[in-house]
Amino acid sequence: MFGEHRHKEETGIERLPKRQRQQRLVELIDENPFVTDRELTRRLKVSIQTIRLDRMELGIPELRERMKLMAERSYDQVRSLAAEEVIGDIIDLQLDRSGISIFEIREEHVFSRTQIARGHHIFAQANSLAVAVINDEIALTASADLRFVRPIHLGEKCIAKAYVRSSPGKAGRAKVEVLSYVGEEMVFQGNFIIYRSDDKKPADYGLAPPERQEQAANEEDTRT
Amino acid sequence: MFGEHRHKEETGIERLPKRQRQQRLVELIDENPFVTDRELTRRLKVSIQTIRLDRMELGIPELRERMKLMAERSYDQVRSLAAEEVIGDIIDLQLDRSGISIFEIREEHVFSRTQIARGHHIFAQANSLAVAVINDEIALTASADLRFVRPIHLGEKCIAKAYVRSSPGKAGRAKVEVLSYVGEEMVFQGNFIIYRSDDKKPADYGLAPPERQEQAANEEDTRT
DNA sequence: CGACTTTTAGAACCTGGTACTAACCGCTAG
DNA sequence: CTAGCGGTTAGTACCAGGTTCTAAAAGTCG
Repeated sequence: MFGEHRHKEETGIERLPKRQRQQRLVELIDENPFVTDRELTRRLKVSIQTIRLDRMELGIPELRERMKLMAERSYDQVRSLAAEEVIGDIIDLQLDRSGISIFEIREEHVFSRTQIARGHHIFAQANSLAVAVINDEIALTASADLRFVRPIHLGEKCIAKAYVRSSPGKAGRAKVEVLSYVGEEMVFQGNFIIYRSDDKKPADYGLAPPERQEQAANEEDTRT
Repeated sequence: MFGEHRHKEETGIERLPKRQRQQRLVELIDENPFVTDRELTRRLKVSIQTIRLDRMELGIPELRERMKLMAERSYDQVRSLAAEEVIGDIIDLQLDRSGISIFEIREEHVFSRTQIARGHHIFAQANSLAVAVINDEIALTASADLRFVRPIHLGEKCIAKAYVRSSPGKAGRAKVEVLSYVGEEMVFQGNFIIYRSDDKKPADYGLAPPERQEQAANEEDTRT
């Protein structure tokens, strides 16, 4: 029972027990999703039927299906890029009062050298939330004041909490404070001034002097 | 000769002349890249051979090849998403002095309702440039002060100009001012404080108190 | 009419599989 | 010893969605 494993061990990369082989299979496939069963037989030194049985058991679709899924995913990603209205998942929202969003730092958000999140992603989460929390037709960031308290690393979950500081529905501007945490630790702080439409026109937005506003309005016309 | 076109016209969507059919084919395929030849025969009312000859002539690969290409594209997009080190195209860069980048506002950058660019994209361009202009191993945004002077609209080209304000290579922090323009008009202004590695350690970064730093350092260890 | 382009048809073949049947190997329990 | 079982392998039929090639029919023009 003990002592002797199965098969010979000396030759090194010989056939693995089922469990390990299947794990290796998963690794190989998501390392290179474009691998065919035939190639896998060479890698794992088992028959093509075994490969296929393994895929069945593991619920891994065939190559073509995998490619189709990837293609579809990337296709409606492009289609719905505009649908990504918000960076981070908003998990709580009390309009004109407060909001919470959660954002996981993934590969694409970090500097590859240091694995530290780029500032603009952290800002994007906070900014999205600050805009979302404002209960208005149009809400635009007018200005902001940011402190990146400590670097945020790959894999960390960043939880942003926004609080509307100014009396709601009043002026054309709202103050929103956003604090972002990883666990207990505050990692980012931002004070936003958000322009809100209210009843006023968007032309009231911004800090530009009057003649600029007209220019802007003109440009808007020529562009639409 | 004249008057009579080819075939009967009365029935409406009848077979088109070759040229137009091929154009329609292109439209149909890039409207829905997942369409099979068989489906196309139904759409265009020609035989499957004609469809295939058309694809040949137009250099359009078969369905499976199309899906594969899409999958591959999306795959190495994911792989090289880290390569998108910078938002906007940097067209001029004098390290530790100044830099210019250009960024065109596209569909995916605007609020669909208003066609106005989301603040964080404008920030991302400025932030990327501010970081890029710093001639250091590691450069991280420590804090920033932003003014969104006027809304930026779909299709506008935003040109960001960064100027390093602090004496270069000196302290652990650099001041960078970024001004963004559409044409002559200033649309955004940001003052960044960028943490730079210099000879110091990244642990020196941030405004967190000492015990926080250890925590951060620990986390870094557990994560690598 | 004959020459030419365009369209259609059909058969053979390809890849990368699925689905199913059958056999074999090594081990163990009765 | 033998039957049973998990795991593996082999082989065949079949499929989608094509390619490649040959050949013929249909429409077009001078």
